Amino acid sequence: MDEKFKSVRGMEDILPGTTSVWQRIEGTAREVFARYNYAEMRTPMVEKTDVFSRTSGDSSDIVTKQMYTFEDKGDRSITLRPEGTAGIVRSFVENKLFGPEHPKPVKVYYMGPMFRYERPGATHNRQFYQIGCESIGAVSPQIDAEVIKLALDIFHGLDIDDLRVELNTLGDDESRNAYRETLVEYFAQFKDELSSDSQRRLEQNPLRILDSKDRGDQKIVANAPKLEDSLNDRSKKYFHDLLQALDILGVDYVIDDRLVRGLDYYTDTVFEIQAKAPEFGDDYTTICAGGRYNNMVQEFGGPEMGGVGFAFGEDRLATVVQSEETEDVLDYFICTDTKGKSEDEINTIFDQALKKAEELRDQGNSVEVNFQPRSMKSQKKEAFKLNSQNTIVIE
RNA sequence: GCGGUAGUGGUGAAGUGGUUAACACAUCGGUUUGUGGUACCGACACGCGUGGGUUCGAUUCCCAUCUACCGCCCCA
Repeated sequence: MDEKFKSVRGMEDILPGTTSVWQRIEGTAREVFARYNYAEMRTPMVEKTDVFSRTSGDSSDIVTKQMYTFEDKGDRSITLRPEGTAGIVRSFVENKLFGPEHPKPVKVYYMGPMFRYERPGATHNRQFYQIGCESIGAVSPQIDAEVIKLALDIFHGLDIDDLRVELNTLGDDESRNAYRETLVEYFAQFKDELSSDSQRRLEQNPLRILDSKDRGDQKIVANAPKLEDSLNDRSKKYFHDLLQALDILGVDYVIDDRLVRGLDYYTDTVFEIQAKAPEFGDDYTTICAGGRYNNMVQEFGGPEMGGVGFAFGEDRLATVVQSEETEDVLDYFICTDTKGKSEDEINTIFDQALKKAEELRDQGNSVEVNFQPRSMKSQKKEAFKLNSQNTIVIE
C-alpha cells in the first residue's frame, strides 16, 4: 500500500482472526472481577501530564523517557496514559468517591489501551492494552492478599497455571526514608564504580539501584543493607500479616527483597506475578504487577486514604492464551448460480438470495450469501470451508 | 535512545547490473470428476519498502529514510 498511510509505529491492528483470544481474556477478567464485586470504571486515555509525572516519580523511566506527551491546541501539556492507576485515583478524588456515601473500599476495574513511547518489538508496542483493578479507601493486609488472589483467579481462568508470586514490602514513609538514608550512605562509598544510570539514581531514586541489571552494580548491591532492617514495627507487622493472609488463601509466594518496582508511588506491598510458558522461552516472565499506594489520594488533594491494585498486559497474555474451542459452524450458505445469466437476471437472483437469507436469519440461523458472480464450484468449495451445515442454491 | 540483521505478488519464498522477476500455496476461470474438497489446463508482481545517487542501463552497487525482528535499556 501507499506507505504514507501505514499505521503509526508501535500501533498494531488486532485482526479478526485473533480477536477471539482477546475477548476470552477480557471476558474471563470481567467474570472474576464480578465475583469480587468490582465494577468497571472508564477514564480518559489522556490526562494532564502532571497526573503521571507527579505520581510515577520525576526520575522514573516512564516519566523521563517513555511518556507520550504533546501539546494540544490550547498549549496544555497532555499525555497519553502510560498506566491506569494515576487516572483512576485522579478520578476518585475529582468525583469525590472518597465521600461517606460510598462504601469503602471503592473497588473498580478497567481495561483499555495504554501508551509508552519506546522502541517497539515483539513484546513492546507503543499502544498496548492493560487490564487492572484498584481497591481504594481502606488499608488492610487482607485486602492486599485478596487482590493478589483475584489476579491469580483470572490467570487460572485462562488456563495459565504455572504461576509464581513474587512479593516484597517497601514499608511506610518512615521506614522508606530511613532505608533511603542508609542506602545512599552505602552506595556513596562506591559511587565511582556504579554504572552511570545508577549514579543518577543515587541522587534521584536510590531504591532503583537495587534492581539494576548492570553486573557491576549487582556486585555492589549484593552487600547493600537490607530494607528489612530499616522497617519499623508497623511496617514489619503489616507485611507479616499479609503473608499470613496469603497462607490462609493457600497462595504460594516468593519473597524477593530486591523487588522495588519502577514506579515511585508504591508503599508497603509490591508484587509481581510471573508465568512460565513455552512462548516465554520456558522461563518465568512477569505478566502482572501491582502494589499498594497509600499516598496518592492525598497527592491529588484528597483525604488520607490508601489504595492497592494491579495491572497486566493483554498483549503479552494473548501470546499464551488459546482461544476457546468453539467450532465455527455456519447454518446456511446460499449459493447463487449466475452462469450465463444477464445482468438483470443476476440482480434478480441476488435479490432472491438476500430475501432468503433474511428469512433464515429471522429464524435464528447464521447465514452467508454469495453476492458475487462466480462459479458454483468455488461457491461450494467456500461453503465446505466455512463448515456450512446446509447449502441452498438460487438460480 | 544505542548496536546488529532484514524488507521481492494475498502468503511462503528463489534470483540477477541488461530482452518475458523462478517455484509453491491461496485466489479466480475452464476441463475432468455419479457431480462438495480429486486430477489436469490457464490467469494472476508494468514491479522487487520509500527517496535520492552511481551507471549506457539497477530489483540487484552506494547513501539516506521508513518499517520489522534480535540484543542493550526498560517494562506489560
